[in-house]
Amino acid sequence: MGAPPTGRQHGLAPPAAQRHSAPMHDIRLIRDNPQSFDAGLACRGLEPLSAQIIAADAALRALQTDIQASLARRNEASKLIGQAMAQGDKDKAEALKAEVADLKTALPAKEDAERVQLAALQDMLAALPNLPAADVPKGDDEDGNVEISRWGTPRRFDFAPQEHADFAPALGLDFETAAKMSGARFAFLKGQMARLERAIGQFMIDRQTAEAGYTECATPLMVRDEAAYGTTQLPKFREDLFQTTDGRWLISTSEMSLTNAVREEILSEADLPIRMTALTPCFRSEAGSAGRDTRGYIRQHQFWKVELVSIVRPEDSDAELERKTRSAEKILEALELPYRKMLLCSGDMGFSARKTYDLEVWLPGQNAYREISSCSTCGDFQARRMNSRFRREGSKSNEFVHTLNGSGLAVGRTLVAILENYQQADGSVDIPAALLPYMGGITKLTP
RNA sequence: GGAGAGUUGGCUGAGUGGUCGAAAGCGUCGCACUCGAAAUGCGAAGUGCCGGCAACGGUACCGAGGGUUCGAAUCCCUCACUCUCCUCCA
Repeated sequence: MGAPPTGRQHGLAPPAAQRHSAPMHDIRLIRDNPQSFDAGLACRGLEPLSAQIIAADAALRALQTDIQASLARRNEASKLIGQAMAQGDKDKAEALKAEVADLKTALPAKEDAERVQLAALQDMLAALPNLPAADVPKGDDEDGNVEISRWGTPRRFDFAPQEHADFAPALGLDFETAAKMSGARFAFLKGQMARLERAIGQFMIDRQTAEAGYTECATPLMVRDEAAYGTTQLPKFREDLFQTTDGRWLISTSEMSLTNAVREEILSEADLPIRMTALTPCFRSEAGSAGRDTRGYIRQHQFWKVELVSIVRPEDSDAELERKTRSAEKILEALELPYRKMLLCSGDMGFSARKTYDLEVWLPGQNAYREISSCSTCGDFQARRMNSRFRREGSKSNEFVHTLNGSGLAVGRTLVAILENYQQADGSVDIPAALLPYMGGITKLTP
């Protein structure tokens, strides 16, 4: 017990940043278009960095050139030594050995300098988020998001609708029992409530596999450093994750385990698109959100989610984002939950996203729309980190794939939405018609 | 948990400390033959980085990281992973 939770001491791989030299931004693009790179950063609310990056890159290349010249001479001399030995010219061989020895004494310092410079450049790049797509609205925060559409009409209540946190405990959503054993941000579901949550998950994954063409997957819930790095939970957001005693990370979303299925892979074009879905628990420390949504079931350390991941050719990723978002929308429509579709502005998007739609479900108890799904295209951003490529028909060279992810949907928040939208004056909750086949005869949650 | 065997290019799979970026086969591409295709024959072809307008040259890469050596795919160490057997377990 109590061993420090670092991977190294437990025999796991060293931190991914040390193992992977794959850049997350294409340095050549930055070199060629520094102004547009800085413009992209500005959209993210970041200071221009291209000058600094280009300087670091130039310094690195100067070091590399110097080192390569030394190595070239060493290799040349080594070959000559071999020849001299073969001819029995010992004096010549010894002279050459002395020359190589001189080169070698100078090399380590140069190589150290190169390593330092490379690490500096990579740290700089690894900390930078993906750049927004051209059609992403500019904005600093959620106020800059653009509403694209609304579906459904919020129900008219002939009584004052309550927040789920107020009436759901009577129906089996028990926070106090969970708190006894686990603390805040956990819930203990009982009876009909547990059944309803399970029904929601089953229903959603059935729809995504049967109708939207996603392949059902059951994935590990713990991953290593490299995987967390690949989908960009590392290195920047390590405080958002739970870590096991042997140094692995609990997934905060099955985006981590699904997307990393293609890490280090060279796919053939015929394999694409790959569409995967999984119903898994997700674990989040919620380190940065102390005090927010502390009441109710909206923001938990542990929740179920159906995730939708796509691996596609670059030219297909825009269309795939629309398709994926639609797959999520259909769940809300099937459950007859009113929602709106938001296009996130540059400042509100996640780290790895190029473009994101959020679906926000209507919560009458809160009198507000709340996020229930987030669908993003990451372009090649994650693929670069994972080194996930594909080979086109008849082509010899490999290209990075594009990756997309989205929730279809978050189960816990869907439960909340059903509770609040289907609540009745007597404190009961009707079951949406689409879920009845999954409810084992239960048609209503009753106190 | 214990013992052993492995990790080489798009894939399968050889590989002696220097002539190994690496045999061979498959697959890919080009050409020939063909009305066309198949079969056959001949030929081409790894990736990143650096320099160069380019031709091209240099450098690194044989799981990862160190080490030995004038020189490492090859020898040594550490780690990760895969497989087989034993043990244990839902």
